Parts: sequence; structure tokens; C-alpha cells
Amino acid sequence: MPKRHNMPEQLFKIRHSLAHIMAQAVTERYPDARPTIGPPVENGFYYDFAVPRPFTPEDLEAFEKRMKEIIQRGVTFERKEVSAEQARALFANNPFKLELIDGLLSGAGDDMGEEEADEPSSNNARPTTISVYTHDTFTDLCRGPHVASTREINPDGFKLTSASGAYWRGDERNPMLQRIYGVAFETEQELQHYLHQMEEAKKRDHRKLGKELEIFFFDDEVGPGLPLWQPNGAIIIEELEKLAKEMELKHGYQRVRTPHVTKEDLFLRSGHLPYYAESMYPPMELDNGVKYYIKPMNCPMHHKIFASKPRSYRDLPIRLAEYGTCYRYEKSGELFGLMRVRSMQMNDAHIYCAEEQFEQEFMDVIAMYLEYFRLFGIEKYVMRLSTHSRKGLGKKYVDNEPLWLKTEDMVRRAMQKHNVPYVEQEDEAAFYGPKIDVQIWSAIGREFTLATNQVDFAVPARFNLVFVNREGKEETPLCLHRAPLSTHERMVGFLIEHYGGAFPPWLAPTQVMLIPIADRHNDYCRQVAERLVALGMRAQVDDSTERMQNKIRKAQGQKIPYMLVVGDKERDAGAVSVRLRNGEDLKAMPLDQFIAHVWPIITARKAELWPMETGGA
RNA sequence: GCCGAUGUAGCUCAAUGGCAGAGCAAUCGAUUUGUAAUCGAUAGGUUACGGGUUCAACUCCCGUCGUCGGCUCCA
Repeated sequence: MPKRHNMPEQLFKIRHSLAHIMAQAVTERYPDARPTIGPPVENGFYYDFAVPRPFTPEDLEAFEKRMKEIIQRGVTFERKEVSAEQARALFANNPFKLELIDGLLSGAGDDMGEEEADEPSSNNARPTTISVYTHDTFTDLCRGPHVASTREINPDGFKLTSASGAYWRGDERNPMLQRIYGVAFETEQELQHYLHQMEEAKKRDHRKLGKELEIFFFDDEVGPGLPLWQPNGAIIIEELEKLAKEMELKHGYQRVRTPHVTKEDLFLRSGHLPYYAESMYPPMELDNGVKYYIKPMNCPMHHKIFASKPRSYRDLPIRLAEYGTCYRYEKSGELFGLMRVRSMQMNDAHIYCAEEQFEQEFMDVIAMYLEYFRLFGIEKYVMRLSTHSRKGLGKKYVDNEPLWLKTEDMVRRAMQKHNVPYVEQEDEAAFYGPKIDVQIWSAIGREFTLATNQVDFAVPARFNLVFVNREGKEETPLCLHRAPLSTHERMVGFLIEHYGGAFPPWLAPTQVMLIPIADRHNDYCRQVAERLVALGMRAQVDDSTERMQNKIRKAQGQKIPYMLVVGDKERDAGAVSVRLRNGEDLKAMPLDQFIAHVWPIITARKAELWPMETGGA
């Protein structure tokens, strides 16, 4: 997201040119279609069209076929500079292009038309002329660059993948256009490789694995976005909570608990109402007309706890933590498995501190992020400093620009001083302050914010939160809102995909499966399982009437880390034969030896399955 | 919320206007097995829900709900 296109120049040209060729194919078949913008994007390109009727899958096939024909004819791309007059004449029947032309000329048209998408926002010199590119019978408004000839494009290196609606200029108040996505590479092999990777990614999709591994599901009668956690899911959640509680205890947090519903007054004070109302479940109205809302956030209640007694500078920082359950009425089309739900439990905490404590507290949260990420082996993420935008002041953002600039700089300096890499993204802040978000990607490539660490310089004042400073005067504290482990929903969804369902032993719902070879070994297996369970391990016995091979297959399918096979030999020797999830057969060993090897791995939350050089995933 | 696609047994999928089927899972029986699928039998359905067209609807049409791919939006 930060870098819009970091692809090689030639690939950029190929994708960009394919977008034009597609527009030709589309307008040939549907002369009424009005091309709007069509940039190259990661892995391919898209083009948005204003059309009377949405495209069908058959249309896509026809477009693709026609595109291949055009490419194989070897047509050339030619650039031409035209005056504004000429450009308007050329695109007289296309209001979208005219709007783009106006935007270009006014110089203010920073709205990410095609031209913006084409070039990193480097040179601000506005063109006095406008460039158009012509290939074959098709001419498009475009900054370029393009391939010289379609001979540079491999006709088997691209594929049209999907059609969908998209708002003109990404604004839902604008008309809806029809977008066609394509993927494109320089060679057929790269395309096939990409398509294969997509297939593999689908196997890791948490929605698929979550069902297969019986972690969670949705039920029509319960409602969209309201996951039901099965026993396996509850185990994972409780392990995460245990981890968070240990970590937060170490970092000086105190736990609090707050109700799920509150009077409207609280959210009026916090400023969520009416601003945030559309993301909240509608209120319940009591007989006396008083409205109660289900909470979408925990902060106002934590503020009340801070305010429940006088606070001295000596008490600060005060860190209040709660795995709070919140409900947000997300639009139906925005729901996405566990990654975007309507009921969620947040790894929430609010840190109230004096300004001079900011850096220490803020960076302690960042340190916590890093500690968690190391534990989970999370490497593919981007820390994003999300800042305000001037145009959002007074609307999306608290209207106090000097304070924004000051706070953003505080964050920037803290991050730089501690050498934590980050990127900056304008217009992504919370309404009360800047934040460091941790961006991650789902198996199928969608971007989400996992953890967040937000500075709030505004809301404490609304709640009249104060502490008495050294001079005996009242002072408003800063508040940090933080959720290093995200919500249970998003965290578990992410972890399912991150591990491909093969959780490290400490998180695995079932850690050990006892596999008796014949019925006569069942009792011994039950004794072993009892002993492991008494120790604190999650062990089960597969006493079905299946053969051992079948039991192994089932346990593998559930991605259980340890399979203990037991026959006459093991029973008679008080032993177990250890098979790891990765297929390794460690042969028979005394039960005590198995425990001695595995228990430390579980309690230390290690990633590996077995000590020494053997274990893997 | 918007555009499009889609919804058949617990799961994965057949059946293109003419009696709704298979594999896996489940249940029962037999088998007692040494590191990724033993054999047999049984049961399982108001084809998401509600209307309509038709002699006849899983199939065609309309509506509702859910899901999926995007747009918008977010932890």
C-alpha cells in the first residue's frame, strides 16, 4: 500500500499497455462503454469503464481472446502531445476523461487519476500540454510510458481474472463503474507460477482452515459477522489471553472489566455520537426513553475508571487493560471471515501518562509488538505511522492542527530514536490522534491492520480527566490506546493463515494424540493421556476401530503436533513411539523422556516441535 | 451499503424442465492391524427461504437472507 508500484519498468509498461489493449477490446464490443482510468497494479492491471450494463464472465473471455489477437498483430504504441483544446475534442464524448483533463490543467487535480497512479508523486510541474497514446484503433489520455510494440507483450503472459463494481474515483457518492482486473507477467511461466501460488494461498485461507479444523463458524440464524467459536477456537483464544495477561502484568498493567452496554450519554461525551453512529448497532430504548448502546469501543469506560478517583502525577502512568467485547455494525459487504467481524474481543488497554512520559510509554508498547512478533515468527508486516490530513480537520479529525503536528512529530522522533522502521501514511489517523498501525496481509493478499498504538490528545479533556502535577496544579494526561494482539478474531484469523493451521505446540488445540494399534492398547493409552492432561497438556486417545494408519492420517489432517503410537512393545515398556507432525518418526522412548522433551517447548511457547536438530513445522 | 456471481446430505461436489446421486464423514457389524485411507451394511434431502411460470421446477422468473469476488470502510 505505501508503495504503489515497485515493479520493473518493462513490467510496468506491459501491464499498462495491456490495460489500454483491454480498453480497445471492450470498446469494440461495447461502443457505449466509456473508459475512465486503467493503471498497472501489483501483479497486473485494471481498467474501469462506465457501461450501461455490467460485464459477464463471457464478456471477459471474449475480451481476453480479442486482446491476444491484437497483441499478436504486433501493433505499435505512439505518444503524442496535444493541447488542452485538442484533448477535449478527442474525448468530447467521455465526461470522465474530460474531468481528468480539467484536473490535470488546474494542477489541483491531485485526485489520483490515471496520471497520478502512473507516476510517483514526484515532479509537481504541471503539463501545459497533454499526452495521449494511440495503438491500433484506440487512443487514450495517458502519461505513459508504454511498450513500443505489442511484440514486447507475451500473449500468454496475462489473464483477465474478474469483473466488479468500483466507484468513480473511489468515492461511494459517485457513479459506479465496472472494473475488470487482469494479472500479467513477462512470461507464461511467471503467470502460471502466480496462479499456482494463488491456489496454494486459498488452501491457507482461514475461512477454509477454520472450518476444517473446527475452530469457528458462522450460522445464518446467529447473524453475519458473529462468529461462533468451537472448542478448538476457544483453546486458542484462551492461550492468547493467557499470554497477554502475563505480558501485561510484566509491563505494569492493571486489569479492569466494564459492561457491554451503556447509556447514550457516555458516547455523546466521548464524541463517538453522532460521528461514529453508523458503525454502531442501533440503540435500545427503554420505557423512560433512555437510550442504551452496545459498546463499539472500551475507551470511554476506561476513562471513567481513570476519573473514578483523584490521580496524582505519582500514580502515572496508569495502564488499564481489558479483553473487552465490542460490537460494531460493519456494512454487510465489508465482512470478511474472522478478519472483519461485528463482534470482537480487543486486546485493549489505555495508558494515561504525562507528556514527558510519552516516549517511554509509547515505545514500551512498540517493544511489546516486537516481542509478540518474535514469539509468533511474524516477519511480513509494515509499521505505519498514520497521520492526519489537512482537509480532514474538523471532519474526520479533531480540529487542532498545531497539536496534530506536534504529536505526529513526537511519534516520529520516538520511532527514529529507537530505530524502529516505519512508513508514513497521510489521512489514516484516528480522529483523536496519530497512531502506529501494524499492517499485515491475509492469505489471499488483503491488507489489514493487526496491531495498533494510538495517541489521544483530545478525548481525555472531553472527559475532564486530570491528574495533579508536581506544582499542585491540575493537568490533562495523554492517553495511549493500544492493541498489540489486535482482536481475538483478527489475530486468530491471521495466525491460522500464518501457520497454515499447523499451530506451534503451545497453541495447538490438541497437542498430543494417542494412537493405540489395537483395542488391547486402549487402556494404556488412556492412562498415558490422563497423565499428560494432569500435567497440563491437551492429549486425546483415538480409540476408534480404525487401523493405525487411518488414525495417523486423521491426526495429520488435524495438524496435531505429536502422535504417540502405542503397541505391545510400548505398553510393556511404559513407552510411547513419537511421530511428529512433520512426518518424523522418533521411534519408541520412555513416556518420561517424551514429557521431558516436549513440556519445556510448550511452556516456553517455542515454535519448534522437538529440541535439537530434528524439529520443524 | 453498492456492482456482479453464487447457495443441492455434516464436508467436497454431480444431476441444464421429466422419480435428487457419489465420495468422505456418521451409525451398525466384521476385522485387531506398526507410521498418511480395512471390508461390508445402514441411515442421511421440503435442493437457503418466500412467491410465480409450467402438465411437470434443483433447473426458468421475482423477492428475501447468507456466502464469495471487488468498491467503500476498518481492529
